[in-house]
Amino acid sequence: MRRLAGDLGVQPSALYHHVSSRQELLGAVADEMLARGRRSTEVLGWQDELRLACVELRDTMLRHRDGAAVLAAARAQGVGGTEPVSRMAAVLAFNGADAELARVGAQTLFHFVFGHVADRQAAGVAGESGDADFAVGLAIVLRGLETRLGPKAADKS
Amino acid sequence: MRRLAGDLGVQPSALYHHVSSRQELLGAVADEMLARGRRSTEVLGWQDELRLACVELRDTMLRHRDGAAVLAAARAQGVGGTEPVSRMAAVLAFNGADAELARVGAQTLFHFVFGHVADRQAAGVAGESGDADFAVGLAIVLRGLETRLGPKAADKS
DNA sequence: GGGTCACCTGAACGGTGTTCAGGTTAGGGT
DNA sequence: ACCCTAACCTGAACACCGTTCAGGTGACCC
Repeated sequence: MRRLAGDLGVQPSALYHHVSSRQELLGAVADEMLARGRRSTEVLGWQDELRLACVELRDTMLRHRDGAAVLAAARAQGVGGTEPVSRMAAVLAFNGADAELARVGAQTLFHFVFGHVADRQAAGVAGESGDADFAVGLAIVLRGLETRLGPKAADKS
Repeated sequence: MRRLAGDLGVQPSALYHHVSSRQELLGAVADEMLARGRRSTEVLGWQDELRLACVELRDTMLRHRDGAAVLAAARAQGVGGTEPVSRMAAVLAFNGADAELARVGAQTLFHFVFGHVADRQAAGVAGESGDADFAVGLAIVLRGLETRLGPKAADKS
């Protein structure tokens, strides 16, 4: 807060005229992060579509300091950051998952991505170390989801 | 720190004679949490064994305030909390996974569990709401792992 | 011209982790 | 018996943090 105010050439208390709390601000920041990280939504097989969404989410988190914590906190408190999960749930629902599986599946993917990036960022290492692990882990989860969607959906991929 | 010192009937600065920083303390706290949460290690099929490890880890995290954050931070900074992941990796390695799959698979499970609990605890809700989602998500990841272990291991379960 | 509203200041409050110089006390070596 | 070392602790301070609040300033509208 104090640093942001300083960068804006303003007293810290002035911020509270535009935002009611730090959390609300971070919620807006989370939405902005997601908006800037959004790429084209091509229509692919559901697996590739989910994989793309997760990679995009991971990159968005990695691009900003403490990105994972910011996004997850905003989402958990319902102050923003819900878009990627609901999008993944939509993809699942569109490909033969019932409502609950879509919800839980999307949540599971988010939890994996968040856990992965949070781990990386907490360790303080930058760079692309761990990208391969991410791909493998993601493939594992997607594979698990595959067995939950009827063989009809599996054929479509 | 101040609160802990108060509970001990001591000045906050006295703590730094036993611990070099708050982070180191939290690392020790993480190890203590894990030690207290450890249950009997029965030998089951690898899936049940991993499931048990994950449920145990989840319960340990849930049992303490900010348990997920404490454990993950300690682990990420190499100051404790490594035991569950290495145990899961060992289970995987013992059941036909090569070294890398064991490592990444265990990490993936941890990231899922951590993401799940962190999400729950950040939302501030207590109770057992979300246990079903956890079970489903965990089953998805385990299913994904199953396809990566040769059919030989799949038969053993 | 007066009133309202958006915007900002400046000071303060209560909180945090951490440092540091100095004091006390117990135990071991000579 | 003496000193010395080491463990342990105090008390004060430092530099930060998010947040509140009374008050000031300017523009815009009736």
